[in-house]
Amino acid sequence: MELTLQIRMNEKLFLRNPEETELGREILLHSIVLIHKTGFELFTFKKLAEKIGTTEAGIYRYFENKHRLLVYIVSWYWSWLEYKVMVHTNNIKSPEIKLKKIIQILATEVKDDVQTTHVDERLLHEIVRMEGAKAYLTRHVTEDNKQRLFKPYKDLCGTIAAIIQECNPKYKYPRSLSSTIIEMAHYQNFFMRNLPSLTDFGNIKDDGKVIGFLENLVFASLYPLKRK
Amino acid sequence: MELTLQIRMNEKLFLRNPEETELGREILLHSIVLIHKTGFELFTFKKLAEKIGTTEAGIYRYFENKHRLLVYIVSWYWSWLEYKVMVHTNNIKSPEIKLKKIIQILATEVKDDVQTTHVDERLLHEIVRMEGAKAYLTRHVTEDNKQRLFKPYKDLCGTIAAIIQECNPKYKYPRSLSSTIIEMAHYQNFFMRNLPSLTDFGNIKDDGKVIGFLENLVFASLYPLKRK
DNA sequence: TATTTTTAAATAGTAATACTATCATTGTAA
DNA sequence: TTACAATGATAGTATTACTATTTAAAAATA
Repeated sequence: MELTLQIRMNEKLFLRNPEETELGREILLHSIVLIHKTGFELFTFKKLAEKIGTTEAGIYRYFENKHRLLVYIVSWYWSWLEYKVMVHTNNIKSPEIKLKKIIQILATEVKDDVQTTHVDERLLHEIVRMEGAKAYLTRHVTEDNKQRLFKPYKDLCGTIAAIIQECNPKYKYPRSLSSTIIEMAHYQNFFMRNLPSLTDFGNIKDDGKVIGFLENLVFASLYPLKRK
Repeated sequence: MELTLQIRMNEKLFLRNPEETELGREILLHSIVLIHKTGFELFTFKKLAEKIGTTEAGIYRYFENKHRLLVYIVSWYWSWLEYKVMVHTNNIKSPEIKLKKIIQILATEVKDDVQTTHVDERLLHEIVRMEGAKAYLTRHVTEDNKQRLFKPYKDLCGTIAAIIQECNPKYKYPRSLSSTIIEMAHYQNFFMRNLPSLTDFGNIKDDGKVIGFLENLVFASLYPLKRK
């Protein structure tokens, strides 16, 4: 038995569904490789086209522009992560253990997932760490948001917020804490690797350190038995 | 008596010091206005040149490219903020009250500072909120960091970390907590205004909400008297 | 089977961007 | 007076981010 994972993407993200054609899947596969290699600003449709043996116009038939393509692959990542979270927390009763598991998933280096053929999740994780924020840090966030382009991210945030609330129904900031965890899982990792003095982890590239920090942050917030 | 605040910027940030000439000051003044208006991706030296009645080449004499200009104004902001933090915490004994003051400064809407002539701090604050991360989220972070372009940000982070450590010398993550506060002061505000479901603050644009969240986060982390 | 219609690929073209280079002019310091 | 730094004006280039047109292949219909 062979299972493959299909993620249904928001239709506003593309002009022609890239999952449905060979060329489309090539675009997804190699855009991830290329963005990972050059960074988003130096990434162009022309370079991508050359790499996969098609033309610029060919890619424009699938994606309106490179920003939409970024939002597509980043959204794909969040959807995949939500699925992963679901699978790994499904059989866990305790919301605390669920939360720990989630923090671990968020902050840990990813391995390529064999269930998906045309996406390298390890590269994609690194892209999201570096370029993810650029998906929404634009002048057109509001319109993009109206088109529900960020739904996967918001859904994941909501899922985690619900578990936070399970841990402590009286905690006042479940969503903000959730988005803080998600962002910081990426940023602290990025800082550790590139601007280590913004962290306490030196330059040792140890995911465990970030996990320790996030667990401390979250559980201290959720269970503050007394205060000064 | 009239005081003006001069911030000495890293010389690697510019080709010709913009503070020293009329044209240079015009560039700083109007780049802030223009980036605020169009967003960083649509901002070009040509548009800026037209606005201040010079030519593209004129601006290239001051800044190597628009990314350097962004790093310049963002760094200026962090230096200014560090100065502001210094002034407002100087006479405070208690590190806890210092921290609260800092959180308030970080998360509150800024008024234009009359001490500086050619910078509108209110606009700059909004720019940093939206574009600040783009200063370091690039392929060339490492080289930029070697040139010490991010020193003001790192210094501010260090200053706050020191106060955190004063509050609780045993706390293990002063720097990471510090960078978390700084980033989240901006991000939670950005989310509140643009993607409110990532926060618990609705769409009410009330800085106080973000301050409440951050204070809760920080002090819970620093004073966790007991834990599950 | 021939013909039409749809779909996709290839080619070409454009306006704007991100620069670089050159040379003339003006104002200031030696 | 001269020199020299700063600006201004003009031009030019490679690349980017697209659009439009034409051409060819595939699918549907007569």
